[in-house]
Amino acid sequence: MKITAQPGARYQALLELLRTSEALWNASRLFFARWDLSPSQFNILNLLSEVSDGWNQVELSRHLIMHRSNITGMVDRLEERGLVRRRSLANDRRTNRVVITKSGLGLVREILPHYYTSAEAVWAGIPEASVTAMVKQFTLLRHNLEGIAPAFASPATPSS
Amino acid sequence: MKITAQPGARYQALLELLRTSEALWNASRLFFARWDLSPSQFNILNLLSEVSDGWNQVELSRHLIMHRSNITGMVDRLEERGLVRRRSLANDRRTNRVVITKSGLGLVREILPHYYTSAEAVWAGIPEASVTAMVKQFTLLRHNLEGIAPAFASPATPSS
DNA sequence: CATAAACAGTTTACATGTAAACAGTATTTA
DNA sequence: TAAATACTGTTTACATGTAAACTGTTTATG
Repeated sequence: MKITAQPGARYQALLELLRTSEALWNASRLFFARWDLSPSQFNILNLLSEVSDGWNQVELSRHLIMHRSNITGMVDRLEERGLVRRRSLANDRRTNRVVITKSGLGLVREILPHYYTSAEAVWAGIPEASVTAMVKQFTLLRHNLEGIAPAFASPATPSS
Repeated sequence: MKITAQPGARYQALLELLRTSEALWNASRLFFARWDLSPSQFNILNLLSEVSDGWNQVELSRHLIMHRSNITGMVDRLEERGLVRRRSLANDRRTNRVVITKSGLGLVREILPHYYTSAEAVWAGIPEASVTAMVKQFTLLRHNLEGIAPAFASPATPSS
């Protein structure tokens, strides 16, 4: 079919970005499967491993750029496996703090070195300067996306 | 917490890539919502608009890097809206060809110019040479991912 | 031909994502 | 204090993704 506007290299480049991101996500799914975790589950554990007092679920949803309602089930499944724990608060019965357990912390510490090693390997053959340049361009792309679609493009809190 | 290996810029850069891709996907969801389509639905229509005789569902799943089983429901919903049609074949009763309807083709042709315009706008402020360099690096990243996780990292056919 | 193997699509089960409505709790404000 | 408002987490409905099992059909092979 004939196309009115010219697709051009920039449109193709966006598709390349999406494909690369998908390949990366798929690789990480395989990677974390060794420990019977999904990438999202690891992200939660990793986040919680960095703080001493955990987060409540709204805070988690903000860090993970994910709706509140998803957190419920994900924390449920992690809690069933004893990797995290919901700790209720005396002064606010609406909320609770999700904290990582010793078991969960041990798992994260076991995985992280492998994770970082693999992450470095993914960039093999790409010089440091190029990596830095790409990161700058990613930032600019997200800035442009905000201008185009203010409500959704930015990785801000999905509200409601 | 203390981390054994050094995270470094390259690990952060992978996260930036994932965040950018997510922002792009979210923006495109908002974009296509104007026509009551999901990005995935548009991808199917766009693919089908480029061929005269449609694709069968396995071919679609390969182009869309998506499992066979997902195609069923997506084509169902597009068919209900009269945007595509399943055409059965006399010589092979296992399969059918999914073809775009006049209505579907009209919708794609209405959307595409807007789509390309927006795609160009996303790259505002990034010179052509940088775009080209990024695409090369995306290709290398995917190549590296294949080496690390042969079965999943490549955007090949999800089999089974 | 008859059996085995491969193939296409569907169905099922489940994880994960969006979005909206809801209940319970806390805070603001009139 | 009482009512309105905001906040937190859950539930529901549904789209979309992975994975495996299943049916029916075709092809390969003995």
